[in-house]
Amino acid sequence: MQAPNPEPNFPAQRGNSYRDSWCGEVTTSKVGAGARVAGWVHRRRDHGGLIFIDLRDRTGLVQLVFDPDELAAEQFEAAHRLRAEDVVTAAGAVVEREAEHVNPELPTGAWEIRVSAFELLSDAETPPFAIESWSGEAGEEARLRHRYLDLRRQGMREGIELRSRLLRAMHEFLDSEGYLEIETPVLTLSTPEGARDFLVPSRLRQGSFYALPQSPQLFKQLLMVAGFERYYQIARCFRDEDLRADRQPDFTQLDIEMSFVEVEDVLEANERLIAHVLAAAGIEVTLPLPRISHAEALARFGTDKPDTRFGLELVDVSAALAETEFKIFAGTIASGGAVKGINAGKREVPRSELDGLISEAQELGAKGLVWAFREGDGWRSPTAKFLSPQELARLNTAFGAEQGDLLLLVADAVPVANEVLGGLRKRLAERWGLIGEGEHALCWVLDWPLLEWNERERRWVALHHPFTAPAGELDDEDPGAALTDAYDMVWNGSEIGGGSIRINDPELQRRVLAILGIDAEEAEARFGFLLEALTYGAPPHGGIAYGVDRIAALAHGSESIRDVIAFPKTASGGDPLTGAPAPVDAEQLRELAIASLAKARPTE
RNA sequence: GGGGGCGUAGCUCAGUUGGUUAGAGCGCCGGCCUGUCACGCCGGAGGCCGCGGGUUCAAGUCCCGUCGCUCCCGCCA
Repeated sequence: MQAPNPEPNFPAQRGNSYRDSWCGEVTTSKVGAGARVAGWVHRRRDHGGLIFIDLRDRTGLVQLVFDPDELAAEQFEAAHRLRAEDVVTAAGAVVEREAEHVNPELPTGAWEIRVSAFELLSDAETPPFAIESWSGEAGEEARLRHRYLDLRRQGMREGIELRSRLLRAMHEFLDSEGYLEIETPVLTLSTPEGARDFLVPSRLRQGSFYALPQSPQLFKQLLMVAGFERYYQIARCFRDEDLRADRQPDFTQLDIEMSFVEVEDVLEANERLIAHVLAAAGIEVTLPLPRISHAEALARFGTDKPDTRFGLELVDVSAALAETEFKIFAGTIASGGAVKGINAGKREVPRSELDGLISEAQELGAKGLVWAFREGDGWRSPTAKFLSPQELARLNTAFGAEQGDLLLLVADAVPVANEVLGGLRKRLAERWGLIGEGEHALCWVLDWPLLEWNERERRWVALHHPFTAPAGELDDEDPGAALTDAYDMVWNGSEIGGGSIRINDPELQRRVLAILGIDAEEAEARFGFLLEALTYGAPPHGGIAYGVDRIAALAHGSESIRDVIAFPKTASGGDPLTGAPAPVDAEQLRELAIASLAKARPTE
């Protein structure tokens, strides 16, 4: 689950009045010298005449032995009263344990401290859940309400430590390549394109609002105009949208921008960056990363963030069915849809599971699912009787199917077929154990369309963002055909980063905004500062932003980014520890004058 | 905004078709214990069954509502 810490590091204890050693470093080198340690009582084993205590600090556990022969009587009495999570400092001789007393489970298990003196620094209430539970987990709410206790647990501590190593690796690499770390404002301007903004009322300018940044996008472009050439920032960003296991309202982004670069330059630099960063988690990345176009990702994997750790690729078999009389297939193809499928290989799948797959496909949005086993030149399948022998043979060829291979087919509009089969593909890989333990696969997804038609709003929206440069000429008559110099980095089927070459020509920027339905006046009001900046000599530039929380979660093997965020929020956006969000005093509201605003400013 | 799962002791959970005094493991408290390491043995305390309403002779169990946690869809330029 957890990547090994590449080198256990024990920072020097200079300037620490309570200890001269970490628990985790009480090994051979301390024998003879003695040690003074400090930490939390992890477990106690009180035998009456002899007491063992596992003391825990950030670096691990060490066994303390309290023997009445080596300790003042009142100290031994006091040791009986020690309880879980009490904070203690203890000093004594470090001794090697006799062979039969060694605990092979513990890095320090061959040594122990024979305590000659100790002091209770702080006594602890019984914690509401076990800090080190070997059976069962604590509930989410209890954990968050007492997050400082949850974080004492080994798995949680390792997640936070891993995150720290990843952050340090980012700083190391970018610093060594000449990137400047520059901070951008947290109180900034609302740009209502995109996610919902968090708003902060201004007291000095009543009736006006700051917004918290969804990303430092525009500022980093301005920094390129300013001539800093290479910028990065580990930036907190904010989006007021519903939460998910991989989404928090405030999250951390590694934000990078470079001047005088083209796509290749950005990809090359970022491959080296991610390899350096993941090495800090003990994960080896082979460069260069595989590249796949957006269109190919959809065609082969049914998604724009493909998990390339396993096969089960999608195959479009519509061509093999061009003349079919089977109504479902013929009708789908005639209306512009496709018949796509997966060759799941030789697999014993009982009828009940096949029925289950049909329901799963329907949950994912399909009208149905056709299953078939290749048998001879034909199929063993309820659907076989609707298809001619020639069609069955052509399908077997299209799938590359061998005897006994299981084929799964969906006929639908292309986006639906992709969604269903792409979803099924992931579930099956997991169910059938097709993903090797500790296996990782990163890739680039390239050549994204500039725009996407939003049917509900009846307008074009930017697939990446409105500042992304079109690749080649932009045809205002057919904007949907335009591709971009945008790129996503995908790791095990998760989007961990994305960016693009930006527009550095104010006229082109105006045109793109116009296509997005933002007229000249509105463009001026909302993005005028950017358009103006671009007129003063903007270098060609591009960049990327990574989801730090997602990278840390994946590196830690966690399902949720909450596991690598010290103080995350619940699914309803609350923090059970502090009670945020909370109502505020009437006086605070009066000072900000927001109560009267809604009335004074009716919605259009 | 919509859908699924969950809510019973401090923690993790069991609780039959609605039926007598709601259970287990861990933890906690007390006693015994000098080589344990998930120490052991003996004894004990601990419950608004999330909350509110309803059905019923009778509700942890059925119904309605509500709150919280969680996963997913929508949303997330």
